[in-house]
Amino acid sequence: MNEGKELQRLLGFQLLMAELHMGNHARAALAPFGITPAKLAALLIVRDNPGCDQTALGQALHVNRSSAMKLVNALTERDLVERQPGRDLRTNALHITAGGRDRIDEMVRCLDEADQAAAVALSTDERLQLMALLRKIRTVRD
Amino acid sequence: MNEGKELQRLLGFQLLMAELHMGNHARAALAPFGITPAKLAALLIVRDNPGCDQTALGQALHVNRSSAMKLVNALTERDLVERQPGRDLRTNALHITAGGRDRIDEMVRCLDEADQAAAVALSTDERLQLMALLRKIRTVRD
DNA sequence: TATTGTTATACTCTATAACTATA
DNA sequence: TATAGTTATAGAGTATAACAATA
Repeated sequence: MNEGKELQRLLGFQLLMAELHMGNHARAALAPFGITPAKLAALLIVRDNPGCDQTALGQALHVNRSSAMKLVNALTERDLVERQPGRDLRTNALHITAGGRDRIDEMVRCLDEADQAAAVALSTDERLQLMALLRKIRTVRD
Repeated sequence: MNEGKELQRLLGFQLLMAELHMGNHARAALAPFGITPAKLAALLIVRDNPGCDQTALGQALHVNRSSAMKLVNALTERDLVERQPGRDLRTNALHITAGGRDRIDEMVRCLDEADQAAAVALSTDERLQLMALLRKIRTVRD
């Protein structure tokens, strides 16, 4: 099958295909933990921003309040995150649980392995270059 | 909000975020045509591989037969693609329609514009470098 | 009035499994 | 037996709109 020169030329398409490739590896690596890459990303953000609220978490992940709530529900059901009283009575302060702390390092280690394996075609330099370029794309405001 | 050093370091996460950014631009640009980036990709593949069947289309897009059929249904409903008799009685030969040919160029032009606009932070060189690295990731077999 | 969390609902995308007709 | 298409169904993931409590 011929991908066609238009698709070859479109950055968005190449990005989508690469994301699919990496995402499949990542999902497979995290499946034994009953968690997805997006949920682990949410857990890491909660750990690194203790006391943050659901709306802020959603903004960091580019999903809305309602979707953020479902992510938090999934993480609390697995005893990885807790909702504690927030800065006012409307707001939840999100915190990683002790159990979450116990398990997060191995999850990250597995994800890291999958990440490296999926991009094994790249040298260390190329990998760093690619990360820098991907970050640079997002410097433009939406 | 602090993304945290683990997320910063994971290629898969940076890829996901960049894909989201580009994808949002692309979806907005194609919305007036009633089509999504994935469907336009399918249409381009059909155009560039006339007579291909649904299973092959699915493989090119990394979705299964059933999902490929739904893509083809959507494209035929919009009179962009036709199912013609294939190499045997089980198989469809997919072809772009005359109407599809009439409309595809403007769709690609709009997608192209959105693609460029979303990655405006990159120089021409950086863009080419990024595309080469993204393609290289996928050279490893799954 | 605006914001936070929540609920209900719906839509898109995708996968699995089973069916049919062909090979 | 294997393959191509199809159908029915289910599961993620996300969005919108409306509501209650609070600011």
